[in-house]
Amino acid sequence: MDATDTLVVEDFNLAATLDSGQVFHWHREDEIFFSLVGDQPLIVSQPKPDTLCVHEGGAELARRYLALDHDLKKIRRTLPKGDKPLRRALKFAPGLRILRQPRWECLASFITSSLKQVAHIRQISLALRSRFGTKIATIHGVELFSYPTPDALARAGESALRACGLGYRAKFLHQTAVLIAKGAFDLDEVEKLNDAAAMEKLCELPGVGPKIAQCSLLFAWERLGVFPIDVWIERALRELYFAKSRRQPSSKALRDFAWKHFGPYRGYAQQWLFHHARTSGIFSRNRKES
DNA sequence: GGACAGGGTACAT
DNA sequence: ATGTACCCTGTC
Repeated sequence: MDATDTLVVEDFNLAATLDSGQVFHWHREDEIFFSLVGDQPLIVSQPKPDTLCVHEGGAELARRYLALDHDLKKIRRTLPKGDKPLRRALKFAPGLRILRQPRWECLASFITSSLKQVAHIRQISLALRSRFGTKIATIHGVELFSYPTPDALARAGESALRACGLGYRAKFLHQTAVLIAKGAFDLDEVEKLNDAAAMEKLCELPGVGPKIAQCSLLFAWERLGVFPIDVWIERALRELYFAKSRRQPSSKALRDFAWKHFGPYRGYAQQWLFHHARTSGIFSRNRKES
């Protein structure tokens, strides 16, 4: 085990960041969070708001993965001034950051996420890892497996993926894995494209539509200007910004609104709004588990 | 128990 | 542009 690194942090909330639906494979034991970043074990805790302890994995890995270099002060200054709902969401979890995840595992996880609850996405993700990934470490009694490579999922076959509870998503994940494994689609090419072109490119993959493409771009390609719209955000936007409208805006109108209203770091705005909507219970009709 | 909905996408009008 | 099927699981 490495010596513990202690970092001074500002505007950072480890628990909120790892529990904001960006990522699905972290484990928690009391105040300690642990998992893999790619195939690197990372163990972290935040005993005080301004202190991040990196128990294993090293400061550099933690800094990069947890995006501690994102300048949240600067980002906040670009947000719309008189936006009360956003202000409230920000106050709820000001230290929620957008991670820099490994690309394939982020994309693949979101392919398995359609019409699923977060708990189930997690279950699927962990099943895929333990069946088709590589065992890297055991931490606090939990075996940690890397996310299976495209090649491993391609070789596993659709029915084996189905057995992990993927349902109709098994075909999508398998087909996408095959395309990448045989070199017919290069995830690295996406890096060279602008946001709109990158999204179109990702949408060529089976099981990848606008929402999943944008989540991947936001959480793994560091495209902080994309604004994924899912059922939660759509509901939140309608209730928070258009409740008094005589006629509800179309989905396209909502997209245009988000694009113009939230500015260049709209991805951060989206994540704060999403986290608040999902965890605070502000929408009464969304029953929250007790 | 059966209905229902859950971080959508693909495919057909 | 809008409607519908898709697989599976937890919940009421």
